[in-house]
This record gives sequence, C-alpha cells and structure tokens, in this order.
Amino acid sequence: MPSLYYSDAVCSKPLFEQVKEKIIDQIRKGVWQANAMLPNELALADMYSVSQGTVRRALQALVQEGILVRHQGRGTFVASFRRNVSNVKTRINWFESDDVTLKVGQSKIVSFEKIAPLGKVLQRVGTQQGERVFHIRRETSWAPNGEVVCFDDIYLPERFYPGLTLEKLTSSDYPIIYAFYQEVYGVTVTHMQDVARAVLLNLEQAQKAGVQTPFPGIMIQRTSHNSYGEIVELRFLLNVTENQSMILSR
Amino acid sequence: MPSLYYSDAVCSKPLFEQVKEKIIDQIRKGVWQANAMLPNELALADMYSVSQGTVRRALQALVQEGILVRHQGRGTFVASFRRNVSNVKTRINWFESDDVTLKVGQSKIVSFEKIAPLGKVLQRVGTQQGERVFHIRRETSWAPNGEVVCFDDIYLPERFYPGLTLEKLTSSDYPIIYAFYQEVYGVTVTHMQDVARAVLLNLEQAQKAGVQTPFPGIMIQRTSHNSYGEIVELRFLLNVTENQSMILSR
DNA sequence: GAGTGGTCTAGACCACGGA
DNA sequence: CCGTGGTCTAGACCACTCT
Repeated sequence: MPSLYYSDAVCSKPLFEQVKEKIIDQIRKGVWQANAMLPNELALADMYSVSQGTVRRALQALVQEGILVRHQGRGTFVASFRRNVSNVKTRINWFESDDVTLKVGQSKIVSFEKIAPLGKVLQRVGTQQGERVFHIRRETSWAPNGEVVCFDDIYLPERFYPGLTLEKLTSSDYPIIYAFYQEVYGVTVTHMQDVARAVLLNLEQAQKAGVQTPFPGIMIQRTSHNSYGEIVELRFLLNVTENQSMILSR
Repeated sequence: MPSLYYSDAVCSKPLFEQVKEKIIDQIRKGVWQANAMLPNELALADMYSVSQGTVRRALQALVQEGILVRHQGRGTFVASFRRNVSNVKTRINWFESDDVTLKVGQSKIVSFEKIAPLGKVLQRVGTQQGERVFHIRRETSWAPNGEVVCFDDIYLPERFYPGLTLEKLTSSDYPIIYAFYQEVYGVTVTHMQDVARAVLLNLEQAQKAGVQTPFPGIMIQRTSHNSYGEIVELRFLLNVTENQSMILSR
C-alpha cells in the first residue's frame, strides 16, 4: 500500500504530524478527557488510515510534550495534573529546600478578591470589555507557621473561572492549583512562560520571611496558556532564597 | 533474520541504547572528533549488526541530547560549540536584554590568576593533591564601557587546562568560552548544573552596574561536567536584572 | 490468556545537498 | 547525478498488566 505522505501533494506536513494534531483536537474537543484511555495503536492506525508505526511516532511525540502518558501493558492515557505533575512542557516549580528532609512546602491562601484589572501588567491577561479578574494571594512556607519563602499573587480572568469563590478553592485538597483549574473548570494549562528578576523585599515581606531589610528575592512573572494560546493565569511568585534555592538544571 | 535483542539474554538493554553508547564511546575516544562526519546509516547498521531503523533511533536520540547534528542530504556530524551552541543539554545563557535592539553582550576579562583552591565552595571542583585552579573574572555589559550586567567568576582545575595563560584566552575570538575549552583543550562540556539565589550587590558591583545600593541580583552557581562526569568548570554568575531579565521558559 | 505498549527488521519512496 | 537523511509501511516477537 503506497503511503499517503507522497500522494497527498496538498498537505506538506508529515503524516505523523497530522495524526498528532488530530489527536490534540480530540482532546481539545473533550472527546478524550483527562485520564481517559485512548484506543490502542492499531485502532488509531485504522481510524487515521496510517500504519501502526506512524501512530506510534505521533503518540511518542505527544508523550514527550507531556500531553499523553503511556504504560506498557495498560494503555495510552490523557495526562492530568493530579496524576502527572509534569503535564506542562515547562517546569512548575523552580525551587527546592536546602534541607533535604523538608519536602513539600505548605501553601496558605491569605486573600481572595474579585477586582477590575489595573496596571500595565494586568493588561497582559487580555480581559474583555468590563471583565474582572480574581486575585488570589498565597504564602508558602516549609513548616506550618514558619517563615514565608514564597509570596504568590495569582490573577485569573473571570471568563475562564465563572463563579469562583474562596470556598471552592479551599473546599478540596489539590496537589497543585493547576489540578484545581483542570478538574473544576476544565482549564488545562499546556504552556507557561516564566520570566525572573531580582527584587528587594518590602518591610512586610521581610518580616514574614524572618529576615532583615534590605533583603533580596527572585520575582518570577508567569503567564500560563491553554492549548488555544489564551492566557488563563497571570502570576507573580516572589521567592526568598533563604532556606531554598532555585534549581535551573541538574 | 531474528533480532539480537531477544536472543541476547545477558544484555538487558535495548539494542538502540547499546548502539548509542558505542557511538558515544567513539566520540570520547576521539575517533570521531568535533565537526567530524559519521558513516551513513547503512554503514553504521552494518558496523553494529543492527537494522537501519535501530541506528536511526540511536542517532536521533543523540541529536536530541545535543551530541550529534544531522542535515538531510549532507550527513551526520559530531556537534561542536562553535557551530552549534545548543551542544549542551542545559541552557548556557538564561538572560536576555529587555531592549530587543541589543543582541549580544560584550564580555571582558578583568582578572586572571592561578591560585590554590580555597573555601568550601571551591572544594567542589575535586582538585587533586596540591593542584591549583585558574581563576578568571569577567564582566559583561550590553554596550562597550556600559553598565555591567553580569559579574562572572570562573574556576578551572589545572589538570584539564595545562599551561593556560591570559594570552591564550584573549588571542583568539571564541563565540562562547565553551568553544575555547573544546578547541584548545579538547574539553567538551556535556552537562551543567545551575543553581540560583538572590543576593545583594556590594558597593563595587553596584558602582560598576550603575545602580544605588542596596540593589538585588541573581547569583547562579554553575558546575560543568564532561562526558565522564568530571567537573571541568565551576562558575559564579552574578546577574543584575536592571536592563535584562531571566528567561526561564517561553 | 488476552490485550497493551516496546523493540526490531526489511524494504520502499521522497526531499535535500553537493559535485 | 549520487549519496545523504526523512518518512512510511507491514509484519514480527517480546515484556508488561490485568482478569
């Protein structure tokens, strides 16, 4: 059987790329939701009229992009934040405690409000006419009531999270906030852009962090996108590198 | 022809992994040096008694790791720093000018000395009995004689760079210092570990950077390894995020 | 045992680059 | 023109997981 790749003069893209896009489309449409199992390789090959090898290549690429997860003997699944934190192409957390015995930091919501987006930076979220944004402020520390190591300001455009309340946020326990977006609002972050700058802590921050001013920190501005490229989260993470450090590569 | 993969009970590793390691060995031994062209796929398949597809898979993995470069119609080549800056798995430069018209920063060597390694941090380089290290201090700015945006302290164990002098360093023009290591001393950095912390600039640094104290910066400690895992470079990069920012992902 | 993904082969045709 | 890598197919066997 001759390959479609050559006969189809109109479509310049390789077949496995086309298969990739078709699979992504199914996920975007919600035909295959988070944690759902996909048909097996031969079934997919039949669906898209390509060979098993071509399907395999498309699937492997999607695994590498963090969109799918495969288990030998079990099947191919749509990745979810709850079961697979490395869903996103880029890293979610850059910081690690210097003390190896401390593993996960405690995150606490200290403020929640619905506001009109202000300032040049907030215009990044591309809100529509009159749309508001939710502003969540969190503080992270390694131990309960310990020194704060991360000040986290999250801005969420209302249209992606209709009816969001503090109760919804705190009612359930989510390993990371991206699992909340995904499971409660069907918002899957597929890509994020992180830009960092050095800053000085203000007095309140220094006090909460248990350090003397002047004290430096690393401010990360994060812009999170869904698979359509829309901005679904704008976030400012101010990290104090007092008992933690930023792991860029290892 | 049955595959060796199943019949060879001793070796549990997949064939393409074994081929990968054999190719890396040839590069380490210097049989194939930087920029050298490898035999074509069928020749390699014959050499290692595997199919063309298996060789292809090994080669593609090595391309992804930045060890090889392939060009359709030309051949497969050993990656070099001069021609291919993305040789290393991890990123070499995290910073970008905020001003898009400025592209590449000017780097200037301000001090060069051979010293006995001191301090806890320098013990990281794992020097041998009585061995010394070269200490190179560089300063980077976007414009000639402009404000310094990066203070760069490089420590090189003597045994990897015998007879290194300031003249050798400045005699030729290298796009990045890793090309110098590779071309002059045959030291190829294959992996680097970067850890960042926020710091305060001292008075001298603030003056050179053209800012008022207190001023924060991002200090990156870099440990660079060759393919045997030996530490061939220890580096401290203090970056001022005044006219530049740290791009973590895009 | 049935079904899944993981590895491997042999062979085909196409696209690109340089002599 | 020839040699290179890039894509694709059809089919084989193995290893893993669950029932």
